[in-house]
Amino acid sequence: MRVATWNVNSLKVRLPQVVTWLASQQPDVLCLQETKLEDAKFPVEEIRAAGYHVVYSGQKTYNGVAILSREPATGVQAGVPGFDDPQKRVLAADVSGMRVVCLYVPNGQSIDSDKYRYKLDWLARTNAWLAGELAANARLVVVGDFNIAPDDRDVHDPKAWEGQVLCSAPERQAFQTMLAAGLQDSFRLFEQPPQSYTWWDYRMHAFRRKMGMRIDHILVSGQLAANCRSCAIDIEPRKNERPSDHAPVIAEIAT
DNA sequence: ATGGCTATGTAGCATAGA
Repeated sequence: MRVATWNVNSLKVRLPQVVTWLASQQPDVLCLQETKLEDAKFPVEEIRAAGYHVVYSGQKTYNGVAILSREPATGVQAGVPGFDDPQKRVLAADVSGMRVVCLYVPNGQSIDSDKYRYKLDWLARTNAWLAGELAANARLVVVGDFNIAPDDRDVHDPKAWEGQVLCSAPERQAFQTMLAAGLQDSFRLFEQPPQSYTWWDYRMHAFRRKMGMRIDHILVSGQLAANCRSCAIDIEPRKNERPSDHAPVIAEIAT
């Protein structure tokens, strides 16, 4: 079972790259973030033609999440129950004997902003819900763009980023709360190359200068962690013409 | 150096991303 996540920064622009990537990597599940499409405009036919079922929750211009899967999804849940958030950032579904949660965590802009406060509140509400999902689903995978670099290894210049958004202590604490609830960062179950990142700024030639951050993650419950065989970042799509600023992450879980 | 780049909505720039 191959489970992947990719912030595509507009599925309209990136659809051809997504279809190409599906063909080359053959994931069983691919979670997308920042589709930036209202549901009526989701490219269902193109995804179906690529061999995947899909469920989605989107809006115009901002946010938007989707779960593509070889097997059809059931038990679809959009948003965190009881949290009336107009921003489309959460989608969960049962796929191939797993509970899959696709997250697009708010960016937070800067630590003195309203958006940062929204981010921390959003994380607290989402974590409370995830604890219940974990209790109800021994086979749980939580993936997406977390907009959190868990520790300094995940940041190209930890000094410059110290205390800044994506790296601040409250954000990292929220990430640790997810782990403490019973999830594991699949990427860190394995030896990894130095300077492993999933996002690079479009500006300043950040990608070729390896100025990135690891903010996209695949978290797995204990039962799935025991069967996880690999987790890797695929930087190839970041080299495309008109790339997303994020690279996909893919994990292999034995079934 | 507080910029740099990309996408969207909409028609010359504002907003957002991270």
